[in-house]
Amino acid sequence: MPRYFDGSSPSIPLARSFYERHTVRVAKELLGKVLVRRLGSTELKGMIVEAEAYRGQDDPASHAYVGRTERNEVMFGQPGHGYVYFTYGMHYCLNVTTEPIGQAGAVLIRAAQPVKGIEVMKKKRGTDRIRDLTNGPAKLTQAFAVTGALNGHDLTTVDKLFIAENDKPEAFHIASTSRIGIRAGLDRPWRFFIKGNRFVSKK
DNA sequence: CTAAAGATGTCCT
DNA sequence: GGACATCTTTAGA
Repeated sequence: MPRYFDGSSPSIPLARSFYERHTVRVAKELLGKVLVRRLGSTELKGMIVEAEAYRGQDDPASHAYVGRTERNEVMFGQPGHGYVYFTYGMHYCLNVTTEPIGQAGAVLIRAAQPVKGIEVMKKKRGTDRIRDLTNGPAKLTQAFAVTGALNGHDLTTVDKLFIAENDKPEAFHIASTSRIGIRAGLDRPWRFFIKGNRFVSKK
């Protein structure tokens, strides 16, 4: 059995059933998984190290709290799709949709550890500092060239963007805190990250 | 290292 | 019109 250390082994997208579950559970289980971006012949990979759960009408911090709107439509749709929104006038953030159809839910991918395509990421981010490539939700979308064009994109095929199992998993501990950058719903510890990982956005 | 402030477009009331 | 699931730069310790 060959061993890979450069993230070059083939990747298979996580099945829709992975996403069609309680959002908080999906958020936790996305830690350690590998985000894969395909840009023509270029492939970028990063291990997810931080994620936040956002639910629906029961979650005051969620975009879906107010009910179905044009922007949050994808959150109510089929699980396993990308929900990409634009914020602060200049940044995109990447989420993956969860829960059965009709029930809103999404997990914000906040940070990743670069695995493959690091030189490309440096160029897209305009910095050589590896730690600054993907240690935040908008940095990550910039490094992975994720924009609104990928809103609603199906993540269960190998086209353009998906999430796969980790080829070389290592043991880790999960820590949780309140979600970042929100005003409501601070009582819910729905931000999860890999303890001690250097690519987590904040300590 | 931390803190403060500015940049900037879209959504929703 | 206000808020925003953020990042960068600058100033100072």
